[in-house]
This record gives sequence, structure tokens and C-alpha cells, in this order.
Amino acid sequence: MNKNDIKNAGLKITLPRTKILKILETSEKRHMTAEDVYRILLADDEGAIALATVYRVLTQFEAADLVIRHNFESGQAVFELNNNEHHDHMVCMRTGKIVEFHDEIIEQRQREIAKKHGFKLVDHALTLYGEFEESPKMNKQ
Amino acid sequence: MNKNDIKNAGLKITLPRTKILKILETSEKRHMTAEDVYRILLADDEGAIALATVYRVLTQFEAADLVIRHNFESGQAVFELNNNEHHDHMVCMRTGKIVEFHDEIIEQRQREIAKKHGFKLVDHALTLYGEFEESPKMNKQ
DNA sequence: ATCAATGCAAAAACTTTGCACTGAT
DNA sequence: ATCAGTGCAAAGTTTTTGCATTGAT
Repeated sequence: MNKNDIKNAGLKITLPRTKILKILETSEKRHMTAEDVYRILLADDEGAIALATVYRVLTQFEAADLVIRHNFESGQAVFELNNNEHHDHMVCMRTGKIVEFHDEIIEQRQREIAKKHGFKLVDHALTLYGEFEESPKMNKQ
Repeated sequence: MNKNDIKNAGLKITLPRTKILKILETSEKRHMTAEDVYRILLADDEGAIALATVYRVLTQFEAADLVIRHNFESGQAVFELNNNEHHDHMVCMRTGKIVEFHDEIIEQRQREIAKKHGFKLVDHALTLYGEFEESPKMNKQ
């Protein structure tokens, strides 16, 4: 619930933070760069919010586990709201479209592999790169 | 075979390119940043090679499939020689140590997931982040 | 001789930081 | 009133680019 999330993170409830959180919650794109967020703020806005603030807030949200930061191939960090349902990503190299998926077999295998190597697994990132075929019948994002 | 690889890529055989390729082949670290390579060049060297050249050469090698570029969480790109044996990575968050692995079950699952989503799979990256336990008994790099 | 490759310095792209001002509690 | 949060501009980091010179064929 929006503002409580901010408060629970030990952060004060300010305009930049509520706006940024709302953008992440309501944007049709689930995966956004700091610039993406900044541009939306510029558009819908009365008082400007600095790009530096967007970065600061996103970084704080990440630290509070409200948001997940991804480093896809683009070189630009991408942020998404953390809904606590772990998932991986398929990234379309043509359109940039991102689709999430989750596969328990893969998850399980990863745990086994880590164990076999004496590796304490903290996190992982699996990203498939390719192209969606024309006339997509499913999923948005 | 060293120089042939360079020639086959349509590139002229020059000192920077042969040196950089040799560093990638012989360094005990298999995964190196441009800076890593540059620093080795500085150390063992008579004539200096510019960092810009290192980036250019690595990018050309990547285009020629001689080298694979990774974007791990560090924010700094990491390069490794392409030995044409696909593998994924475990990255130690404490020491930076990188261990490669390959799991056919995961590979197979990825192909199935892509197919199910009408996604033409071109490439993928799976990276496990965590920590290796003390007294490693196996594997290097 | 020709055109690709290089060094150097400058720029670009993305992100972070210092500092004085503003705002939440 | 206090101290966290913000805007702005400046700096940091990593990577790329322009251009004159050098070097491979």
C-alpha cells in the first residue's frame, strides 16, 4: 500500500517518492529506466523533479526491496516494482518488449547446482534474448 | 589459432590485437574488464596501448565472436574468450570469483519456455550471485 | 601507396555527489 | 526546530568518437 511502503522503508513521505512509486505502479511498462520515470515526471508535472532525485529515490527503493534493479544488455539500469514473486525475463531484441516468466524446474536446478559447488545462492538473473514472433496473442508488458 | 582468428575476422594482424588476444588466452583470470586487460598491457610493455584501443579491439573481437561480453552486476563489462562451449556463471559477491557451469536441463527448459511464448531464442544469460564457502576444493575461475 | 588501425584527448552516456535551500515531522 | 530530502550543477565512471599519425599489406 503505497505510502506505507515508503514509511516502512524508514523514508519520509515526500512528493517525489510518492510520485515515483505511483509511476512504477501504474505505468503500462513494468520495466523502466531512471530516464523513463524522469520523462513521465516532466510530462505530467507542475513542479519539476530532478533526475538526480529519481536516481536517489530508485536506489533507496531498491535498498528497501520495494524495487528491483536489472542490468540487461542495454547498459542502462532498469527498475521494476518488487511484487515478491520472483521471475525471470525474456527481452525482445527488436522491440524491447519484456515478458516475465517463472519456471520451478529451472529454479530447482539452480539450487542444486549451487549446492554442488558449495555456493550460497543469494540471487540470480536469467534473461532470454531473442525475438517475439509477429501477431502476439498473449501477454503485455 | 591466435593470428588466424584475427585474420578470419577480417581484421589486420597488429600488435595491439595479438597482445590482447594472448592476454585473454593466457591470463589466469578468464573473465576480464577492459581495464584489467589494459593494466596488464601497461605492466608487461614497451610501447603503450591506449585504453580506447583495448575497448575497440574487444568490441571487434566480440563482433567476430572471438570474445563474449558479459554485463554482470558490477556495471563494468566483462570479457571472456569464446570457446564455443556455452556456459553460465556463478559470481561470488565477496571475492569476485567466477565459476562457469552448464546444465542441459536448464538449457532444455529455456528452449521450451521460449517456444511456448512464440519467442525465437537467440541468446541467454544466467548468472547466479552468492558466496562460495571457505576452503574451496575444486575448480578455478 | 592505400586504407585500416592507433594514440590521444575530447565527448558521450549514465550515475553519483556536494552543497545550500526546502520541507516533513 | 530539526534533520532528512531536494534541486542544481559539478564530478565520477565507463565507454565511444574525431582526428591526425602510424602501420600492415
